[in-house]
Amino acid sequence: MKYWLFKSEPETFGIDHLIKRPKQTEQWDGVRNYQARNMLRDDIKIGDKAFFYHSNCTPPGIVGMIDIVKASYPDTTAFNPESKYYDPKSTPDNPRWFMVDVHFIKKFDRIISLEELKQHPLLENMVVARRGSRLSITPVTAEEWKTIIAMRK
DNA sequence: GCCAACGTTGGC
DNA sequence: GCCAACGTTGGC
Repeated sequence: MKYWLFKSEPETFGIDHLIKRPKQTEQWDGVRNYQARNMLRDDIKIGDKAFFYHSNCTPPGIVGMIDIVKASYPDTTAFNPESKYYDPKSTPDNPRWFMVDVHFIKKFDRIISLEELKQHPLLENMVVARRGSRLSITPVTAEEWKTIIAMRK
């Protein structure tokens, strides 16, 4: 099993939105970056766990935990001209973008802020904490996962 | 709202 | 295939 970090803007789709979804499950759609796409398509499997990270807010940070309940399948928002994620170059026969289904596990009692992540000696190489890190999906090592779990109270 | 960092596009 | 111009992300 692998660990990940999924970024989302709380105004658009935050952890509270996920909690209210049927079965507390939602498609993680709209990823339009090739590096993130490759991870979604090739590496992220059922049973993997991820931190839910709120970006573009004050403060940015980790707010909870999710797991993957359905592995890679074509992102159907790319086929829909009405969608803001529409991409005419992605077709059902030759899909360019992929998504997974994520399921709520828990919301932490507090936000573990980006600043805190950056300050922790065991997390200094964590991808999301690196300068200029813009990837919406990043890998998390088992050690980083354990460290962050221990910080949450 | 600014802007650094980074990804993508397209002319050549 | 290079790289300048442009667009986006997201912390601050």
